[in-house]
Amino acid sequence: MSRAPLRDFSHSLPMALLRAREAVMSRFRPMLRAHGVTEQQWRVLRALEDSGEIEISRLAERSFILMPSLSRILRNLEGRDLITRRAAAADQRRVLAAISPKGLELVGDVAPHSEANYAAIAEAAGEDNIAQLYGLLDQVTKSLEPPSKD
Amino acid sequence: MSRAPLRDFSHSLPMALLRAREAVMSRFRPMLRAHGVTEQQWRVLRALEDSGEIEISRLAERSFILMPSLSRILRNLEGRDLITRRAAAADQRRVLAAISPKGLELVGDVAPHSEANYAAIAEAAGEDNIAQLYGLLDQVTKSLEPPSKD
DNA sequence: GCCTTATAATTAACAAGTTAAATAATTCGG
DNA sequence: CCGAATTATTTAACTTGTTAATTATAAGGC
Repeated sequence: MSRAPLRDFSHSLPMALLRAREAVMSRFRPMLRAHGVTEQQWRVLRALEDSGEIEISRLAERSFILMPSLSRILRNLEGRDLITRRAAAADQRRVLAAISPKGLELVGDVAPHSEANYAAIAEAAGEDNIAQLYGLLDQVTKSLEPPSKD
Repeated sequence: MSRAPLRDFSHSLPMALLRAREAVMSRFRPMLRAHGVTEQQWRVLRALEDSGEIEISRLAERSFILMPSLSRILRNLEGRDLITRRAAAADQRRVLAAISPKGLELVGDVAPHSEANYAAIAEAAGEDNIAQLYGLLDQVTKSLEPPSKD
């Protein structure tokens, strides 16, 4: 007899997470695209609106985007005058990013659609299920993250 | 008073799913990299081992990779002699892919490490939590997918 | 004050995600 | 049969993910 096959292919945790994420994002992407931003650009703009002017290392943490990607995204957004960048006075290595008036305007335009999508998703999936899912995701994520670096 | 801010930035479902997925994948990527395959290449090889020779459209569904990406991945894997491709006899439009002996050997080498990682993850996060998470992800995914196309 | 080391950000190089367009083979109506 | 519509795959163009290397500034030891 042959050795036991690997776990059934359709039941891998990364795939299940990917599928769920895609099910959600497929409801957002067309709307974001219609406003001229990608999912990641939107995350950055939202994070900047939320935080105010901020070091880009922290922005990377908050938007969950790696520095090399963020660097390119900021170059793009800066080129479209949706954000500003400047070196920190105290430490010239650090760069501070902030959302611009034009960026704020865009966020204002997109936000209602985003909210409507969230509401539709919550209704389709059930608010309780979503809440429970948040809880589990958070728990599992924390239990898998390295014991922290301090 | 200002309008209610968007949902707290750190609590978006796509971000939570992304974080969880990253927490899991960060335990796999270094091992896969050590064997010379990316996460997606590994998904394709596993799917091919599981299915036998298969149309690449179906392979795309099973591995949850879009056709344009899959096309590039297959070109790469074929170039390394890890898979084979041939046109279907009955319909020359269709392409059939299959894993090669060399590909099978690679899967055989990597599989034990993969299994060990899954076991470690299950232990760290708790088997019950993982099982519950699978269930919820599946449920939410299904409820968000379009009413199906037939 | 130098020289080494550390830190922040960017760039490089390659793989993959996303949408649209192009190619090629098949099916179908007449 | 033949040309229009369909279907399967690939290519194109742009953006992002991933790891490693590079650049620029700051901090520390001597």
